[in-house]
Amino acid sequence: MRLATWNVNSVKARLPRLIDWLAETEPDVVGLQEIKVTSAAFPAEEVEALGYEVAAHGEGRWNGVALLSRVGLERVSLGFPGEPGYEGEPAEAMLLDEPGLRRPEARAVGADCGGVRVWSLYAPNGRTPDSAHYAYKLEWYAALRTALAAEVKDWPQLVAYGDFNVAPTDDDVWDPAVFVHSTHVTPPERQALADLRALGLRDVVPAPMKGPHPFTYWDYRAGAFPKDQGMRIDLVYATQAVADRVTGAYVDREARKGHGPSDHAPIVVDLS
DNA sequence: ATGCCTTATTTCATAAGA
Repeated sequence: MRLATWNVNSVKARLPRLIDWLAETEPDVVGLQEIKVTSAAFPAEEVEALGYEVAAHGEGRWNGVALLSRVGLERVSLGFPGEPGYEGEPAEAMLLDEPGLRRPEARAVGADCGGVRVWSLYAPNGRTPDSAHYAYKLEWYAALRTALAAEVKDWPQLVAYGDFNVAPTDDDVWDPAVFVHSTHVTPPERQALADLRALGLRDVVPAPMKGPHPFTYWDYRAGAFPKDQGMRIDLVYATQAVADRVTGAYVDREARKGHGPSDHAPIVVDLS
């Protein structure tokens, strides 16, 4: 069974590339992040034509996740129990219809696919360490940990993958000095990942196609990709039972090349 | 060449991304 995860940075803008990539790569289960469309506007027909069932959890302009599966798609969960919402910085909260409302965003979708419980996740960015968004990021991780603690008890075969928006170690950013005082590398964020691993989840580190680092994200600006100035922030966390089945895993940097790529590359994981 | 930002939207400017 072949699993994949990919932050596509708009499924509408990426649809031709996504369709080509699915046909070439032939994954059985795909987690998508940042689809940036409502659930209803997801291009399901185009994906279904390739033999996939679709579970889309989108809200429009921002965020949004989906699962594609050609090995079954059952017990779909849109979001997870206790998932917090975001009420914004004070200036943003003033613009809400109902100030104080913390509506969950579309950042998690789970389903049973071919005997594996799969979660496609898109963690909040955090913006800056002193922002309300950063506090929200940590709250979201705490709630995710509680939800996954319950899930792994019911599903020994579980994969939680996607855009975690945290680089686990300094080796996972191209230059640690550049990220001082930035999100994605702070001790509390890294502790949030460690708390997930403490549930028994293993970090399935993919092989890079080129160079020493399995980066999965490169900024669009300043030629970051050809200079390999990247980050490993897309992660595959798997229970031991799934990790024991891994026969290979790689970052598909080919998908980051050429005209109109996402700023993230897909990760592909093969299971026996 | 892998090549110097991209996306969606209350659009020609802005906010967000990481």
